Amino acid sequence: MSELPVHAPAVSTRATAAGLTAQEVLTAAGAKDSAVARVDGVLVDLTSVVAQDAVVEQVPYASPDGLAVLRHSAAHVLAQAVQELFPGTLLGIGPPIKDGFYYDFLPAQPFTPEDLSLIEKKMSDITRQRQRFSRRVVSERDAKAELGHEKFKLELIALKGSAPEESVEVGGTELTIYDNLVGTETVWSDLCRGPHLPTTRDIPAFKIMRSAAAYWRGDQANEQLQRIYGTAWASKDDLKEHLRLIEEAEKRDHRRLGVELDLFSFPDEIGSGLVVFHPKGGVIKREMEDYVRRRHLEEGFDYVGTPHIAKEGLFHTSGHLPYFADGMFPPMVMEGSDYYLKAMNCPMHNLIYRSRGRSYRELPLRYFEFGSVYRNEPSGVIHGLTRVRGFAQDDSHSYCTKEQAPDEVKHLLTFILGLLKDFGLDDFYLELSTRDDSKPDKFVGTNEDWVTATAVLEQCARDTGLELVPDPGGAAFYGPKISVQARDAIGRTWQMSTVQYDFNQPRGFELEYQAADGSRQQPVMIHAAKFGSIERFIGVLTEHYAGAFPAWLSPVQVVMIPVHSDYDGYLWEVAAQLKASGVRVEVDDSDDRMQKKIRNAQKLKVPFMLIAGGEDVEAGAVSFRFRDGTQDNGIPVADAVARIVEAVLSRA
RNA sequence: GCCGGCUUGGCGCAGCGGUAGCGCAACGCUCUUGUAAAGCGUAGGUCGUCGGUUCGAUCCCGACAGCCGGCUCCA
Repeated sequence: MSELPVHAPAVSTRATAAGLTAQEVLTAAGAKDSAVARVDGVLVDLTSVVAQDAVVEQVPYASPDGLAVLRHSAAHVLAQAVQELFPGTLLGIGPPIKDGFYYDFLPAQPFTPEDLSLIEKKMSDITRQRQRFSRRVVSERDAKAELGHEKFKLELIALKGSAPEESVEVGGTELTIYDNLVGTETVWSDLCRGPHLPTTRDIPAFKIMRSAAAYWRGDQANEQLQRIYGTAWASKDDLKEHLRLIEEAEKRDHRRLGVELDLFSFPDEIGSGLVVFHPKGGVIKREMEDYVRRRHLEEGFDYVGTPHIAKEGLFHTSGHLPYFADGMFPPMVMEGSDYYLKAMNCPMHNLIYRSRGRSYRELPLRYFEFGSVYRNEPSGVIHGLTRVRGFAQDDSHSYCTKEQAPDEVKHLLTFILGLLKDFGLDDFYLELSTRDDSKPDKFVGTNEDWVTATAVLEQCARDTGLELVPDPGGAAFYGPKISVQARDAIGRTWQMSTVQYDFNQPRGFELEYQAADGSRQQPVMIHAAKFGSIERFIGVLTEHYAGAFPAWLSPVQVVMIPVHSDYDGYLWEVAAQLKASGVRVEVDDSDDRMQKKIRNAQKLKVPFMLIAGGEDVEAGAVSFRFRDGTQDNGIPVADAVARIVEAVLSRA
């Protein structure tokens, strides 16, 4: 979003003599505002000496590389501030990230909010001192000696060369340490690849955001460190704009809007991660479901229904219990059997398939339902509607021959993308989740089947023309998957739909069809959730629209407001006409004054307010006020009704 | 699940070792004339739950539950 402002093209020039610094070369070429330089394609400090004839490019602060460097430099200042305030605190890593940076620490005590204010102040002190970042190449041996007390840094040095991913600390062919100099005195040092800004004073704008815990090197089995997040920008204005965007995002948080618009809640008495939809949220849910069900029928799916629980054996047959038991609610015992709440619908659909013999003529056979599933999500991951313990998937399973599989996957992808567009989402990319070959115990099936299935999905994904991002190791235990990631109105991405290619469950359930030659063959099944989960989708839509749903989804489509209570009766008559056309309309005949009624309807983000006073009554008209505050006055009632009905039908 | 923070009427917030206030919403009355807040009054809380410390706990301590921010995980 704000990461890529329009700027003059970066200056690119050549070093005309030996012994010049990148800064000197760029200044001679008239380039100001450089965070670092790119010399022959490599980012280096402005203070580094460049070879004669080297190509030296300016890297502006506001460029992606420039931002990464200034954020990384800010991370260094953070680490320095922490170690000065809390001596003995060990350092983890401190990379730049989207919008900012973080640094991981192992302090004696976790940081308090007061600590964070102190740290931010200390950082300001350090930046004011204009400390110079000075690069020094060290041998591995010297680095180990110098950093002997920093056990995490030692681990990074040991990983150098063996780690597949390069980090901001080590990488490339040599180890470097950056010293912070005041005059000629070194006041602080850190193992770092660089490059950095020339001085701490060159960090244009930063702010400490929050602290949180994080596992060392992202592994739950490792020690937990304290991470401090900050944000940093190329100018104070950029920082202000970033903070404003955060505020905007908070305003459209679906958890907040859920309360304000009376859509849903999460009663403690029911349990964590279990939602109840209130009548207004129920309208949105019903409209969505009705539309999605209709579209499935149009696309050749059969609507089916299955229970919420099943005996243990079913989930053994499907293979879920061995691989997914931790993700399921614990069983309940009845009449000597263990019953599980289902965490997925496929096993039950398989039983419908298996209920009688199947012919190749029936394939592809497509079952669809809003299947309620329950998953034992760890308490710490539950989040509003986007991560719950009980939810409905708009789940389908397509049974087809191997030969039909590519076409069926394509069919599903086309269907899904069209459906998401119908709900106002139109910016997507795809993710291809594949098997992790180093963890064979987490996946079932032969290598050959995995290769085939993955190839089919990859080809279909490429055929959409959308960006395709690999997700190694992200596959389900029974097969690879494509997931559709949608970007919302303010650029955040959400995982929505999934399409999974499954050759394992048909084997486990011994699913068969009789082929044209009379032989019995095994079908493959394609799992597909279009919205992923109804609950998550409602949460995402709420944020996408900031609660201002399009008219067809709005819980209340029209609020009628009399200028004076004398006109209540007239509005009730108009409302009756709207109701007769299927419009969800309310008449505000409360004791509030007109202005207050407008305010109330505006806060509820009702798409149409219809206001009427003496002038309208005389003319047989009503006056529109729209959500954006604009008006359209004196519209004949029949026209007004037609306009509203048209807006709803067009799903605008 | 892990780390930290938080939990006071429906919602948003004060308060703080001597058993609680404000605004909005609700309810009642008086109002109502053209596009974002009329006035007055009334009612509503065993301060998340359980235990401990104390003469006395909403306040201090502990456990549990829930929520929030992250990590890990995921539709």
